Amino acid sequence: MKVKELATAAGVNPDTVRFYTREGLLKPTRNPDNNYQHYDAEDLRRLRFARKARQLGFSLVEVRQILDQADDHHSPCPMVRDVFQQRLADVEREIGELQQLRKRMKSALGAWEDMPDGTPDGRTICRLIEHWDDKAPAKHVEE
Amino acid sequence: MKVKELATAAGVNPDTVRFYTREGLLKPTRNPDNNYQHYDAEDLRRLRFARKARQLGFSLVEVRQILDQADDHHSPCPMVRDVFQQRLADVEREIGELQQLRKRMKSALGAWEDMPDGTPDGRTICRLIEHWDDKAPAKHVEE
DNA sequence: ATAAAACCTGTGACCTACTCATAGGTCAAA
DNA sequence: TTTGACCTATGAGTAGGTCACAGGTTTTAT
Repeated sequence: MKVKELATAAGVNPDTVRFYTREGLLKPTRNPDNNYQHYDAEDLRRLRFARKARQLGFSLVEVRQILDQADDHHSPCPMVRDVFQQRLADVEREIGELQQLRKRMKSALGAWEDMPDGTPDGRTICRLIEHWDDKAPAKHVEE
Repeated sequence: MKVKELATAAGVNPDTVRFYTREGLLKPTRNPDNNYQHYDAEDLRRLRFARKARQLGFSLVEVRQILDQADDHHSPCPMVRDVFQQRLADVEREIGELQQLRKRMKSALGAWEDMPDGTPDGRTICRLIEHWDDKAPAKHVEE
């Protein structure tokens, strides 16, 4: 398979295939005649695996570690379980933060309906946001 | 106020103050004696406004547009309302996707408890992820 | 046979929203 | 006066790709 064929088969951008190849997730052979990369069914499996893992929230580095461990015939699964647990916790925290945010946004929208737009006078840049009450400490910043 | 004073007053990193200044969100005057930037109360208001808007999901570009419009004595609020509605929709979509993801992660974790780790044999890189059932079409990609 | 379209290559820039590092200048307190 | 804390500008780094560029190759149509 050539780049675009592999990309199409996995439903990704050909540049993503090239990127993953540069990053060492895919290991195609090279055709010395034309210098093209040649991918086989194994690469397709790796690519699909990588996309699934990315959907699950694994980072590219983690995906590469898993693939590398698999190449060395070590079982990556204990590591996968660990990272996966961590990712699940992250997702749940993120959901909580977004729900907080949604709540605040909705209450702000409600409050804003009664407010005029107003032309900024150098003191009230935009009342809508200035009067936003910021009590919730759900920030990413301080982690 | 000097950089660190402003940063402390707003609870941000001094580098963020410098960054916002470079990006045109803050417009300090310069002390010709020592080449230091001088920020006033107006800058503090702008900075606080910017942080609030960022927390609400506005991009830096949008924040700058709002500030620029305010500087030109146009009311930015209709724009703010528009972008805000859009952001709320984004947040709600994102929450939905994450809840889907959490559901899938939890069911995968349950299924994995019964599965052995297994050493990869070149065909099953990691059963845990390969056997992940990927039916949910909640992707960011195709938007 | 040949010309155009569609592919391939590597490299590097771009995106967000900062944060950090570097090298050198300035200022306040001990 | 020296030390430490601050200031300056600039550039690089982060994640995960995506896109652009310039040039080589293969396929398809005429």
